[in-house]
Amino acid sequence: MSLGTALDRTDDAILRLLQKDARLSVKEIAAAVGLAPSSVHGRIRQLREAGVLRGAHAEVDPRALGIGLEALLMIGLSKHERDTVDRFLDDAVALPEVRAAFLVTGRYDVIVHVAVRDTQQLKDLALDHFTSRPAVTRIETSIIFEARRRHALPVYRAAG
Amino acid sequence: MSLGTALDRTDDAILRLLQKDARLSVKEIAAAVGLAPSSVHGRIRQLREAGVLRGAHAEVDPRALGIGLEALLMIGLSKHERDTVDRFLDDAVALPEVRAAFLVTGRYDVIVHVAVRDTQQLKDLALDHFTSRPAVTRIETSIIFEARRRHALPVYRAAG
DNA sequence: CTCATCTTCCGTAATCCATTCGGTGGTCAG
DNA sequence: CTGACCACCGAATGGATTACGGAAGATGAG
Repeated sequence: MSLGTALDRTDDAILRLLQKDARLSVKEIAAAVGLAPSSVHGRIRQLREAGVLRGAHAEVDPRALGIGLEALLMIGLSKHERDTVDRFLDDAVALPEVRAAFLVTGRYDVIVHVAVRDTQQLKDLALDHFTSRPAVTRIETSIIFEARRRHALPVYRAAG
Repeated sequence: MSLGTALDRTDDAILRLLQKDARLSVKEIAAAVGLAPSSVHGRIRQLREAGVLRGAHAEVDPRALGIGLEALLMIGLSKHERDTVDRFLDDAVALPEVRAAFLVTGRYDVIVHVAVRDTQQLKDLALDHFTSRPAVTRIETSIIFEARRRHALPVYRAAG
């Protein structure tokens, strides 16, 4: 199940740096971790081939795109069969307004993070694409006042 | 309030491409949007200076880091004063296990997305850093079975 | 209509970087 | 000791990023 090669501390450091800023040059990373650029390049290539490094995504200011409101839709489903749930998640994430969709345990079944222009669009989105679905039993809407993120994941080393 | 320069369709396209893959070369983007590389470079530089493009972050496979479990902690607070809330969010996002923290309306006040090794660590994290806080009135834990993301934000153009 | 001005784009050239390759030292098994 | 293996390094090169000067089109005043 696990990947072929275990990560050492240098790999961890490289991953940490690239999660903070994917535009760092190999040279800069090399200086930070104390290796030659060619060595760092080899490690990054291996991490990519092993599927550990999956890509990079630019971060854009939501307000510059006209996004004035983000919200979490907390949704209960009537049917919990795999097909129903998978289909629901597929359809949700296909909507451009949807940033993320989580299948979860607890009081709700699915939590959907959406980014819209204003409350009007939020209402339309909820009514047209979620409330109207037969599988949906209820929705609670939580408007996001503030969001803070950490881009670097924690590292739990395999061998302790 | 708004930024000095409005975005046109070419800017939208550039931002969309970079959100999908921040490692795209200027040359590739230029070919995709039908401009010369130097022109695309100028636009990207302007977008960066205007604060629209905020940076880029590498995506890493959580399982490669030993992350076996992610969860959403849905938290109610007793006090809703600015200082209490800000402090709570600051402290939450300072924990390495925390990926994101949202201040929201609705049944809960704060929703925290965490990434841990296993249920044991989730229990310790919840009890040591959340349940034990005086401002916290209750916590509901939702384990994430599946997460789907869309890395490109929608664009709502200012002029319609 | 005409001129001035501003904006956007392009082509070119210089610089910088990513990437590859051959070589070296260190480690471990036999 | 000897050989294989592994990670790293340093140099070379191919390609990209980046800066610069000029051309083309849009806009507005006279």
